[in-house]
Amino acid sequence: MKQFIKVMKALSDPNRVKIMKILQSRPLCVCEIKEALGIAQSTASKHLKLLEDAGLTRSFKDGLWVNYSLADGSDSPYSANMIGNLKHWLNDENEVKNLNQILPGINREDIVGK
Amino acid sequence: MKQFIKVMKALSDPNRVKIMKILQSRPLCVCEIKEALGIAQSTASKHLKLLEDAGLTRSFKDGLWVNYSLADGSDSPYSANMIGNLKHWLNDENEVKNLNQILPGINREDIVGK
DNA sequence: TGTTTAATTAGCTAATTAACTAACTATCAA
DNA sequence: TTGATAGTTAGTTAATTAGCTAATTAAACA
Repeated sequence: MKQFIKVMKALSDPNRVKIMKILQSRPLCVCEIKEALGIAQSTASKHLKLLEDAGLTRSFKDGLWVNYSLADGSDSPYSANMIGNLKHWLNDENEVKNLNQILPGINREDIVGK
Repeated sequence: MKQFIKVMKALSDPNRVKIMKILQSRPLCVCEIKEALGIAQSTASKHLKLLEDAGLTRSFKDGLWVNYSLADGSDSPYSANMIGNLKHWLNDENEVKNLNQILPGINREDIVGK
């Protein structure tokens, strides 16, 4: 039950759902995610931790950067199901379409200062 | 997006998930649900309102009673998916097994007083 | 070694939420 | 039409959470 609740809670915040949607395009570092969503970096980091705890994303360090990507769903049937369904869900939402539009222009190299 | 978030939020509380699980056995009135979960009637009523708003349950009045049952999923693909998957998910959980065990002994006629 | 940069953690605030009791509404039956 | 019963709504409280800024950690490099 706990694992199921974790997945539902993780996906009941719009910003976390948006993170799931942009990670469908490509792996992203925290600073690219904060940039795309327009939130503080620490906030993005917290959201990512929650998603990872729910088995929805995974991360690996690359020097100074931490790259986040979608998990493979091996964590639980609940995460597997949601990762899969979210690939075709919500694509028509304006919030999601806008994100997909700006995403190609967002690059870790271009994100200067803080 | 809003509709999706509603469904996720509705299912991110253990008591509401339990309600979904016991409604798989049969339609229930509010007093039977509060009895099964051991919560105040007003609390059960609020949970049921939330589930219904998310398109996960529906209700109809029968005299003094209000019967709640699972929705048919026509509300959204998200509710449809969750209603369907919850039928085979969580059946091995002790919390759910216990509920299924006591449920046959819970009857609106036997629930005296408040 | 010390500085810069990316991410995380700590600490705070405002908003949301789950629980309860109490008050109210609605239906049925004396 | 009065009383009893089922459910909902109002109001309160304690806990959780999403957001921020500031402080800390960790890696790369001058």
